[in-house]
Amino acid sequence: MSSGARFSVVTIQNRRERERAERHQLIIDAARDLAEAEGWDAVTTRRLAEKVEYSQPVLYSHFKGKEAIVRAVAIQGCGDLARQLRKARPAQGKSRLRAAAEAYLEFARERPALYDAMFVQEVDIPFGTDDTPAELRDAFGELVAAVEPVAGQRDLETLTEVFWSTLHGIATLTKGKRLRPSHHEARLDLALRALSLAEQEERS
Amino acid sequence: MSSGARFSVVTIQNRRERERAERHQLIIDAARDLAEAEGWDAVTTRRLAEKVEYSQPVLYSHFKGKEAIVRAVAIQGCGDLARQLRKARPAQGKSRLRAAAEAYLEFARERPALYDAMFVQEVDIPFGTDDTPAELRDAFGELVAAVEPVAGQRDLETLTEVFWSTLHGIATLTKGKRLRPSHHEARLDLALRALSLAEQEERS
DNA sequence: CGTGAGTTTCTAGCATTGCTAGCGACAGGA
DNA sequence: TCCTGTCGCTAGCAATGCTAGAAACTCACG
Repeated sequence: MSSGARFSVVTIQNRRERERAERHQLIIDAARDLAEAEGWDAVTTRRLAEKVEYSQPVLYSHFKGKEAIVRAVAIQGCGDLARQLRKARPAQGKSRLRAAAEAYLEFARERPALYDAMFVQEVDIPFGTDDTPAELRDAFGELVAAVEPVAGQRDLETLTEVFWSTLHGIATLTKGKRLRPSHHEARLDLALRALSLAEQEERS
Repeated sequence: MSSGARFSVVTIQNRRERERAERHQLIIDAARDLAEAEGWDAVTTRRLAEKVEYSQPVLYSHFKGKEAIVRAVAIQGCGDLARQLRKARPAQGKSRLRAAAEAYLEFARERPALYDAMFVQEVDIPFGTDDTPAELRDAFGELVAAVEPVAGQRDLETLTEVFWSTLHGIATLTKGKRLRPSHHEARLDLALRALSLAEQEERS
């Protein structure tokens, strides 16, 4: 019976860990939803606790602090972005670079709070190191794949960083109302042509 | 005598207005200095009041709220940026585009808190409208002047927005440790060549 | 069927934040 | 010399992130 008891203990622990993991995800989802609905200023520990129907200290048993919650949201957001970019791959008609650019900017426009957590707020996520979360690597990998056809002789990863920087600049300056909304298409055209044409030049 | 008295009143009011304006600027300078020294999180109304040697409510007699102070810092920061860009104009050797890009990125790197207030935080400054502060127009004008030699057939203002977006993206992603620091030069080379070469292509 | 140990969750509170009401002091005109 | 209006300060409010310590619950054991 001792083995039976031990087994039952283990299984109970499993259940607890599972419930704990579910609650962990519940907190992340609630934080993201609240941020997307009312902005990150509305994401206070009190409102978040109320939304998940637990008291504040429970949040701190899962995350070191509020910033850790934002970080978790950001990392999962990178997974979302990677998926959205991958879905935009098989765009017939337009170039792969353009498809990726449009998908990226649509993500930034449609989910501004999430984008903010991912790339604007100072969340201190390891980016270049070995323990960079897989979600981030996936998202960047999608950008690399989109740039690859136009890279030519140029260093692929560096060119992708330039591509990403341009997209990020357009996304954030647009959100801050610092660019003329009416010229969105024209800007994207110019940016994409610049990045692509340079390659043709280099080949000749 | 009545005219003398009136004159004296006017002059006293002038002095008061002058002192008030000086204190106004004192607050802005203190906020900027504190932010540059310890980051915007350290800029609390209490610390700021202590630094200017007045009580908190004085701040609110000059500005509607903390956000208005940040906005004032940001606008004056645009003046600083415009001056720095203008100073970088007569760069012999390198192209004007490169000189502007390097000056811009140096500004963002050397004065990160100021740059944050100007272009990252949501400060709600009117950008495209008629009452856009002159400092902003000046700064953008400097970028336009730097882009002009390579614009070719392309729309100058739109191309400048793309140029700015790329610089802004590089600046913010670099600050957030999201780009490989070792490849800074290479990124800038690629970006500038892309923006310039496209023009040659178009001319041919 | 209790009972006690161990874990989990909550109540209550701290220090700090942006902001403001309302009092007191002071200068200038009569 | 008093009166008036401006000016700046003290003191306090509500909200924030976070935490200590009490309370409640779970579950193996007698």
